[in-house]
Amino acid sequence: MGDETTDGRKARGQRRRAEIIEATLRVVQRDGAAGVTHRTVAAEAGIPTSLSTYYFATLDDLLVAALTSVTDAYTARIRAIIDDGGDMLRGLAELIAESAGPGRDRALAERELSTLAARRPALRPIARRWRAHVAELARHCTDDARAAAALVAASDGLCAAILIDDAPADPGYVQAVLRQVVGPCDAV
Amino acid sequence: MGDETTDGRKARGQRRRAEIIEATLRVVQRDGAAGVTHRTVAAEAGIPTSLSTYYFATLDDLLVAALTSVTDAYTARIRAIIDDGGDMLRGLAELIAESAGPGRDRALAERELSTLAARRPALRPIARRWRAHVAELARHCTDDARAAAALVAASDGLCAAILIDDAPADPGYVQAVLRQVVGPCDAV
DNA sequence: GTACTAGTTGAACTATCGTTCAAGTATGTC
DNA sequence: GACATACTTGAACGATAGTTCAACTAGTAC
Repeated sequence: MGDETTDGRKARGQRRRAEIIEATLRVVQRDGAAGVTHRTVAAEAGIPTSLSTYYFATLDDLLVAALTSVTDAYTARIRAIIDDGGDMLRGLAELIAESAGPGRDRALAERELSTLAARRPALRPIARRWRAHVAELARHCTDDARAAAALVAASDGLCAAILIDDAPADPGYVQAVLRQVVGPCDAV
Repeated sequence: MGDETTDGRKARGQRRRAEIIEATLRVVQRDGAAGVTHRTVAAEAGIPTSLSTYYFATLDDLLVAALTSVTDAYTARIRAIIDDGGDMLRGLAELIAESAGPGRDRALAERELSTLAARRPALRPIARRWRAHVAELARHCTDDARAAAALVAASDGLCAAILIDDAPADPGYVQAVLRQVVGPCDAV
């Protein structure tokens, strides 16, 4: 029991569950969190509406699962940057700059869902995760707690600027701003 | 014609319009942007549903007006800080820290609506306004363009952190982080 | 007064929503 | 085989949504 499942039915169920979550994210990316309904998600996944409610009894359950999926993928990227051992600010800058291109939909989905989190306490711990990971990355760049907090805040703000402001998304520029935030003459 | 209106009917109409916008903001603060419907807004304002559609033909019109109202009030605060001539980082920090207390609902409403802006081009210029004002404030604090960009990003990120992370909202702490962002030994 | 405009009302239309449910099919257990 | 479990389906329920509309009132111009 637990993770190892030999039951073909449950395995199929988990696959379906994942399919529905992916369909939900596509809907969020296309129409925003407001466009998520049992019906739109089911249509996107090519299944009957009632099957969506079978796996996620309420819309909140569905949104929580979708947000969790997005943030998990994102935090994995950050963890890879930390474990890679290279220039972390460079890696973070490249990740942020992605929000202007291929990663825009994902970044937008995360923002929509994390905005939802401000109002629904159940979502908050999940929305907090990527901040915790950026904070951990920051701790590898500086010993100053204020500088670390500044890096987390600036990363969030830069991403928002790219999404809303159509700000320049040159990784080099982003990295320069991040370096400015951490401090001019510290480590790294 | 123009601004001066002697027509009592039009004057009443403008008052109604303002009432509806205020009711909309109360709904956004209470239930989020997703809770804004012609019916909820009308109920909040104590008027029939059809009167809401009389002034705002579509829901988008209503949301645009509400977002404009919020950002106008916020940018006025920032402009007051600039014109006051005091310690601008202090003023900005106090404004940001308000998001943890009395200004939470307003900050939340602005975030909801600016998130909407990422998807609806019509809202973008409005959402950009407060960034432009913070950028102007930043230009009074530093000559470095990167430092100014960093200040804008960090301000946004700190506000988000307060809303979602339940981060400490001590004005002194916020100010310290902002100073870290602008640079250790620059002007002011 | 009459004619005109701006604002106001309540009812109605159609569409979609979240959710429920009884019935059906595959898969696993014995 | 029989039986239980997990998944799947289509139809339906009541509630609420955006929007429209004809009728009505209040203020303006003549």
